[in-house]
Amino acid sequence: MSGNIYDELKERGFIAQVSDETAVRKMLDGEPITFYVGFDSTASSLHAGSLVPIMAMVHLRRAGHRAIAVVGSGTTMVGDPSGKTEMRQMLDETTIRTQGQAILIQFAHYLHFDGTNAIAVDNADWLLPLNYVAFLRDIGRHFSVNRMLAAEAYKLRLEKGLSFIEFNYQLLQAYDYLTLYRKYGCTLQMGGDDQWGNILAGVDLIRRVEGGTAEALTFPLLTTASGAKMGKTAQGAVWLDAMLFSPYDFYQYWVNCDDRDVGRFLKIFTLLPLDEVSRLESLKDSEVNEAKRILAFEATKITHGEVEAENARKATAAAFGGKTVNPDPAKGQFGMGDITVLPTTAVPRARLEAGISPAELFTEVGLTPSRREAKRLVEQGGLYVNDERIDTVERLVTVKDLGPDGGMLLKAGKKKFHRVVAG
RNA sequence: GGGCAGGUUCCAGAGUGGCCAAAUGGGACGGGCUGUAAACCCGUUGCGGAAACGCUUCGGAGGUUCGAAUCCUUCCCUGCCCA
Repeated sequence: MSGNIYDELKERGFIAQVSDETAVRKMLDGEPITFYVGFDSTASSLHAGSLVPIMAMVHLRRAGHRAIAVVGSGTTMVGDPSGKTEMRQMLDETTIRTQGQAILIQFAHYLHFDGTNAIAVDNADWLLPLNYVAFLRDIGRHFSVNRMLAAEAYKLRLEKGLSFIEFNYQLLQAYDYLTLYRKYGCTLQMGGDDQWGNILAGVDLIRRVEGGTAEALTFPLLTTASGAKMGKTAQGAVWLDAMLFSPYDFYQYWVNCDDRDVGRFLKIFTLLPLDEVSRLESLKDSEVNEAKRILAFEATKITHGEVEAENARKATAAAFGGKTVNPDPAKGQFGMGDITVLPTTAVPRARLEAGISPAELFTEVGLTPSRREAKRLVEQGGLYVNDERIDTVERLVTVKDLGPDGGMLLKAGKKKFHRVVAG
């Protein structure tokens, strides 16, 4: 694959648009270049959607190119209106900076920042000290309002309202690119496809100000086959931070993906070789579950490490039953799972002896959001203790439900599990 | 700054003094069928309560009324037109 990284990215589905395909292919397949990707600091953690650029960076880094990860504390203070229906809530500087730092720390899981081949910077460092009038004269004059207003990315906002602060966002991102071009010789910026306009603005700016050539590459904005945004669940984002979204849930997110998404996801979210991916992709019917398990394991391994991935795999095997007698790990089959690695809560023995109402217990361990909801689920037959359906809200959960291993398995619906032990 | 139209439950969007915890659609959730998939069918979808029933919600704060999402005052916010 060496010397052919551009085509590998393309084949894996990382490329939506490129400024000049021939030029970019030549750049990436030749001597090391410097590229950058920017990330918002709107939250203290990245989420599954950010994995697309992260994985692309990993691929390019492996191919020997120099990576710059830019945390956009400066730009986040302004807010990007591209493709958004409304203005984001304004965050204060301290919050944004703190979140930016958290993101950089998280980033170190994927790229080793040695300061030479992989660099982490925050654009607040050069954006915040800018002088307004000087900036308008040096940078602002290169931007055409007419052209900006015509951009597809602002169309929605021209109907619903666009504030001046947001209108400036593109200039700042373009200035970022110019800064990195000057300071590090950065000649490729990558980002989500919604960033196309912003990235091109930087390419233009570099040409106008420096007479230099720089390129743009965007990743497709992935949606699931059912049309949902990648990395979002009904409960919220699929965070990469284990504290916000457990490795077990992360693993589940991938196992639960739509059949139609498995191939695409394997190519983008794992580092498995393409021939292995095409083998997994060709699996039919229930066999695709094998591919999903591998996808889930590999993706979890990259973000949370092998130990956590293994635990999530075991917990899953326990919860969903190990039906395979002679497991073959090479096929994504594993033996009986280890139930103790499921999320567990200890409940005082005395309370279990007295008996706890299911509504109270399920809500306490977080399987249901409220007692009211738990009761509703009981009425609908959606709550189980040790795989036995609870058919009345008066059925108390007691010490008798504890199994030989000293624990019991609570289940809400078919997929949400929680273990309870006496403690 | 002036004129007009708006701010309703996760979203869209009805409701315009009691029949409103609030129509309808989407989403989500549960059950059935399955393969922890899709499609489809049925049901649920503010909180507390075993239940009876109670409590909190319709941009914020006050007020009128036996009773307000609905009327009044004021404030905040958004869009459109004019400047």
